[in-house]
Amino acid sequence: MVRTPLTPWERQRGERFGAILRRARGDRSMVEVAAAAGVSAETLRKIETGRAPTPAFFTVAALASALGMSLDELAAACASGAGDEGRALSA
Amino acid sequence: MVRTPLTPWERQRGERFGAILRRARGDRSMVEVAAAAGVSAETLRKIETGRAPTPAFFTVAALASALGMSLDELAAACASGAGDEGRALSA
DNA sequence: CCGTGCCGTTATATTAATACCGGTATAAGA
DNA sequence: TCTTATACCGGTATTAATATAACGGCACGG
Repeated sequence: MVRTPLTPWERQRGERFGAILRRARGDRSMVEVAAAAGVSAETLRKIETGRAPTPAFFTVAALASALGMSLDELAAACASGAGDEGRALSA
Repeated sequence: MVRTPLTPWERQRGERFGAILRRARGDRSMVEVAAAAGVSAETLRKIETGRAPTPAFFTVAALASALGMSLDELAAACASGAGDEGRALSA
């Protein structure tokens, strides 16, 4: 009953996700993008650094809108590259 | 202070969001779609009924994939119908 | 009539997301 | 040098997401 703790694979996915957002942000400041998306700068920072590996959907949607990105390409980008190889061994 | 409670507007958005997913599910069962997406049926139910108004991004991505929907159109669909006031997203 | 199974719901438990605060470091500018 | 702005980090507080478990409804078959 218990909200399974995030797996290492999920955390790595979060890191890739954050890296993608950081690249997309370019030279714009965190506070500017965060304000444009309507989220706090701390939240954006945690997402970018991978410390919030599974952010809320609408948070991501707002950030993608502020960054001019497609949600589908965003999901595809962080899924590719680790979708199947990193989580094979669990036992 | 911390983690601002969800506004009524956000909850209504969650209800619209869930209704869209429920329509997209059609006559398929909750358990089937949830299993296809890799989430628990209870989670899908809460999202569909609006009791989980701000689901995680990757949860939504998995559900959209299982339902054959685009994330962008999904976000746009639940934004339309309430996006009349200049409203910054949060949470 | 009574199990058996499936589905949706309700209740509970635990983790994680979000926000705020203070502090540190670095670089640019007055 | 001092100030300012940005980014990063740690901790704390509170709410919400998610999973598990238990509950009732509804079919079907014995």
